[in-house]
Amino acid sequence: MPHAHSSSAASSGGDDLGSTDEVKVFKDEGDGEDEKRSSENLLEEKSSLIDWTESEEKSGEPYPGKLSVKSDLSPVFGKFEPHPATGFNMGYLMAPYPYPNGGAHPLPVSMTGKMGLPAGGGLSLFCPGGELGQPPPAHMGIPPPYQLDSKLAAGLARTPMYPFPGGTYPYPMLSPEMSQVAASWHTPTMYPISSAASGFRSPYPTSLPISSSSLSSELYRFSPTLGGGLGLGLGPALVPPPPSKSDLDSHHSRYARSLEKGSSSSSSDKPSDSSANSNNKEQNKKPHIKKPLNAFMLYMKEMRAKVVAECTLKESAAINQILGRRWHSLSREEQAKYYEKARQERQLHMQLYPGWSARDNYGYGSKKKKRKKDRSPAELGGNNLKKCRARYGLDQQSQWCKPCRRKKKCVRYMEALAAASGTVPMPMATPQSPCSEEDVKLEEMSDASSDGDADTPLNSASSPGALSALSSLASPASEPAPAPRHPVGTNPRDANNPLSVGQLTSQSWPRAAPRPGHEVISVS
DNA sequence: GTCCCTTTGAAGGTC
DNA sequence: GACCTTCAAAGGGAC
Repeated sequence: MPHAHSSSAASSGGDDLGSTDEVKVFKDEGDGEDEKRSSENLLEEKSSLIDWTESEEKSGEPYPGKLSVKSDLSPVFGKFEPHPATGFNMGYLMAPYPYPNGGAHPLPVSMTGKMGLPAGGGLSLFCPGGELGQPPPAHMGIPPPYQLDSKLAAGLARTPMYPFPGGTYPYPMLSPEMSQVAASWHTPTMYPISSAASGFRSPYPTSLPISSSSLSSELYRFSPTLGGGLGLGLGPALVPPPPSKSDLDSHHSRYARSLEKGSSSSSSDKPSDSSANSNNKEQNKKPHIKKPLNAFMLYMKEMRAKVVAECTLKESAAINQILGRRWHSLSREEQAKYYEKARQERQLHMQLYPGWSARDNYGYGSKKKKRKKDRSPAELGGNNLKKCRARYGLDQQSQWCKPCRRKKKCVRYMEALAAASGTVPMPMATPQSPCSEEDVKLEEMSDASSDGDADTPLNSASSPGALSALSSLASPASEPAPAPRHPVGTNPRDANNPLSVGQLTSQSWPRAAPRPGHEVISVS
């Protein structure tokens, strides 16, 4: 793999932002090539993802040397084009990050127009099998026997569940046409411009053709003007849709409303005039600059509508659970796209708000924060480690992994090792309508929340029943914990220990159910 | 009206 | 370094 980066990467000052980006889903790399690759170091994999991007940014050609298929230069960022045969691994066929302006500017162009994907295109194909019947990752080369059934097709063809004002998609394509649409919104930044009084310097570099008048609301992280002025597409998180109901309901939107009342732009640092709450005033003195979305958030934002459309579920909590499992079912490349988008968003965020820190937002939802703080340790995940140790009689050195929300070895991993040593067949998902299946499960879990085994590591979250129900979707309760996707000793992230127990991290632990085709774990 | 739920990831803080 | 905590989005549900 060409390493086009190096010291020059520092010029951006933010390339290392992606250093923590990792694709945390390991696929069943059963073919010979992937077996070879499995011996590679995780860091190499990780850096490769970054290299792709950095090379792209520098050369203007996405993933040079990595993907042979060149961008179609579609203005639609991240546009997926279904593979003619499989309709699934289209992710490889598209240059993930063609800059809509055709240039090589690295500023975020993420998530433009994914919502506008045609039915059957791209990510929608995760749906037929759903999280239970996930097709294998594209790179596995297994012809996915998935086709859009009529039900799904109907679901995809239906009117969007969450229509957007003006009939526009929430995420502007930033094609010329859509740029005009976006311009018609003239959406101010979601990160309100700060003033000197705010303690932040002007968030927009003077080089950016941003007029303060266009930045009147925090509802828009970044003004399309930014993208338009630079000829760039903007990420959906950076260019969110016009205010939705939830926007207006959320506490963030409360702030947004206060901004709208108080001013239209650069005076956003003013406290809300209408607010009688001094605390709010204090809070509003400093514009609330939202965190850049991480990869999963970007994915969620993009896929939520689809899941909602395909399922009868409406509760975001349930939807998020589905999305969480779908996220783990994404191929490495698919996830990489979102990690890259997130990296770009962080990069742009850092450029716009050099002084901003995630800490600045701590306590923004003060009540919520206090309430969480007031919770007993048992209610929080923080005590799960102790609970897990107690439950399984682990010594104090024992740690757990991702299912337990902690890293390193845990009882589940030990169980997985034991299972793997006996070449245990992995549970097969039933290829059926995942949504209807999950509807049942999710309904059950809401009823069974009190029956959930709160001490089970996997159930250590705040809704034990819910997690256990979903867990049962992934694998029957009687089944042992899912074995690592990499046979023992072949995990590419095992740098030292052949068994790699101590090396197992959240990155190497698959929470999602094994996909069909992953039936057997063989141990060498 | 407000908060919870639920997910993953990022980041800051604590020990 | 490991762990903990908070926040980011979303919207129905609970209070």
